[in-house]
Amino acid sequence: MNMSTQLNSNQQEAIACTKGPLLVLAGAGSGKTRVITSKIAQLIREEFVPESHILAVTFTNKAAGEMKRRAMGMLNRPHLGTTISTFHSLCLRILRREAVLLGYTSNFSVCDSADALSLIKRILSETGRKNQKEYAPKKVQALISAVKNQSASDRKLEQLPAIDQILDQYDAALRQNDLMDFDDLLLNTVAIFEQNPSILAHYQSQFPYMLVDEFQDTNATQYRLIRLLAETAIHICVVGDEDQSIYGWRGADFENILNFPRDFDGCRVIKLEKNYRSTSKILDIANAVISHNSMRNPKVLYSDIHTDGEFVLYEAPMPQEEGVFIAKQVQALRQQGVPLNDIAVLYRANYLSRTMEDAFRRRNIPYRIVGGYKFYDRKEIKDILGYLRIIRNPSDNLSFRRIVNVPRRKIGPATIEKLESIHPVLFKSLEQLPDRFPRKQELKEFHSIIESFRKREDFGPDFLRDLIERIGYIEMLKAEEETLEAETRMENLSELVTVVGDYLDAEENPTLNGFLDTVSLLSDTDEIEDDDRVNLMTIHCAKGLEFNSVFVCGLEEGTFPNQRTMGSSRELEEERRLMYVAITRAKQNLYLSFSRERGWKWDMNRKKMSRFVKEIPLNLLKVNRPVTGLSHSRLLTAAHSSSIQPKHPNSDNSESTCTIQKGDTVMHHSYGEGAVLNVVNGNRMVVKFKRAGIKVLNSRLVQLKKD
DNA sequence: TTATGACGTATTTTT
DNA sequence: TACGTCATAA
Ligand SMILES: Nc1ncnc2c1ncn2[C@@H]1O[C@H](COP(=O)(O)OP(=O)(O)OP(=O)(O)O)[C@@H](O)[C@H]1O
Repeated sequence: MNMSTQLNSNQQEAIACTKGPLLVLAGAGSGKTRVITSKIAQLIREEFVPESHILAVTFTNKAAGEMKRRAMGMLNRPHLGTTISTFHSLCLRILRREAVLLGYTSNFSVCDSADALSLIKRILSETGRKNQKEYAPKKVQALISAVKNQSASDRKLEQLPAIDQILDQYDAALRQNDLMDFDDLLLNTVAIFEQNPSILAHYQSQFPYMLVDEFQDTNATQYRLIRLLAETAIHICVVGDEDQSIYGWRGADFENILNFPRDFDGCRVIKLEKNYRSTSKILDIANAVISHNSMRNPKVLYSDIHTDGEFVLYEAPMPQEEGVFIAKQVQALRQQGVPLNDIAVLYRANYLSRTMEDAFRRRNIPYRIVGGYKFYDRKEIKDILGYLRIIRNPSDNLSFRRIVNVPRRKIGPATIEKLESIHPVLFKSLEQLPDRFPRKQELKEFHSIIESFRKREDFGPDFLRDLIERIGYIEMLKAEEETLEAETRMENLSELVTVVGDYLDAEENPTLNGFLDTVSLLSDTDEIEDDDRVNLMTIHCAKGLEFNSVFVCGLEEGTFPNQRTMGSSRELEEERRLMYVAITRAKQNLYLSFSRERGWKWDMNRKKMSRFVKEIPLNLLKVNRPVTGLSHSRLLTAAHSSSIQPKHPNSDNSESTCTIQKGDTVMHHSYGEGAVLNVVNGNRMVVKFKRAGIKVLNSRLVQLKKD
């Protein structure tokens, strides 16, 4: 047995258990994923289970791909008929066959979050809620999802009483457009199963063996789906760790772990307590942090790896210095022979990657951003996909609105509104245009382009090339962008053509539907990148991964934990779990860093060190400071050597950002003269202008008028 | 009615 | 920086 297939006795026990329900409960790096992978191989090889009878559910497409690759490696097979996928891809596959039962066509499309958001914006403005702050589109979108999954808190429902009405309109619009959002994929599958016992039975018998990874991050709907599918299963195995539950904000509920033994009779519970990933010192740090959570069951996690490593805490005066520190450390690690691939820089939010990128670029250190801004989010890609979607599904008003005037056809909002009154399905209205109608020529031309491609049965690279050619997209790019920008966009389009080619090669019977499905769920960059680069990603993105050396940056109060989570202990504990996940990605070296100031170039704010760092006993970390920052380093030393925080009464921001006070008279370039009524946070102020009335604005926009 | 440019504001995490 | 909104020009 080689290293990559070794199993300890608890793991072996978990794998040997192939009947009935099984819950594997274990901390980070204890080999849960390995248990699932080995179990797939074991079932096929030793128990002669037909490979198609196994269903394994993972959290991301990337994880699914990786698991499949490993299982094929263990079985020494070039192909594997086992379904290994995310809940969403699984449901989409089922719905393509069954959704007609719910009144969708078999060509329904999946609406991504951006499309859904634009629909929500339209509904909000149609109902006159456009500029109401409590109905911020993103908030509404999150709440819609929560309501659909029955995980909305009463407090939030009360805050937005109109949510029911908005939700009705939203769902009605999706239905009319033959669209499903991400939640619908799961909900509609559950609905079909609940309403059609024979269909449920069919899928139950197709998957008598069910395995679920990252179980702590399943939401109520996913759990229902598991219960339905596993009702008659020979074996259902779920693995998870409540300390790694980091998707509560999306409706995930780690209580599912506690409910599982109750809901599945005769459930066995196996715990794995040995960590194979990290040194014992890293686990000490991780445990110190997570032990501050109250909503958890304490558990044992130990490591036999007692080798040394570096555990550094770095205080930077500014984000740029933080970047420089990380870049320098990376270079040092590289000197020591650590591959860049085995190094990760983790952060709470995507925007924090900017300063890191700068630092790496300046020093010519190769890096890659995992997740973040996606290929399929680019304008040109979404435009072309919009065409493909309207070709496949003419009811898709969202895509219609997106592309009907791209490239410019002089068809604006006013014309679209007229179309709407002819037929609620915009594309259909093109077939019923009255004799006199604005832009009739352009509309008919657009219609005939779409129709001509709908008739073609030869979806593939040439189809796509013809489409791009026919709509004049390249000319549009050349005409309206500077050449450099146009250049990259054109490269992206030819990349898309290549993607279609790859899809055609990989698929046995390729269809436009199939391609769009793959694309709409494939959010992470799935390409196997094997060139040696430092990995930059959010902590959420790093779940399930491991690296020799891990940097966690932006460890300030308000950044991590994020400001918005600091009001609720539930959310704060989720932030702490996120910190736990971050720390436990490291095998050997761990570098924590924060900056004493954070913000935008023009709006920097003083920050305190994150409480999560304070929760680590000082003797576990080596504290570093930049030479230039010495004069300002009281914060860190004081924070760590005693519990007393040195107070910086407003002197912090007032001197650097704002010399204007309440009562001053100020000038604004367009509002004119006004009196300052109030100053908030040192940089935002309420001003009563003589002509323009009361405004709230940033202090940098006004000048102090000397009396 | 559409296109364009100035100006304001806002950044959590993702299937 | 980047995006959406608003006012104005064509
Ligand atoms: N019995 C074992 N012997 C040696 N190495 C092991 C063993 N089991 C697992 N490992 C290794 O330990 C590391 C962590 O395993 P794995 O990713 O399966 O853990 P996990 O519990 O899924 O982690 P996480 O909860 O962080 O996702 C991997 O590098 C894996 O190869």
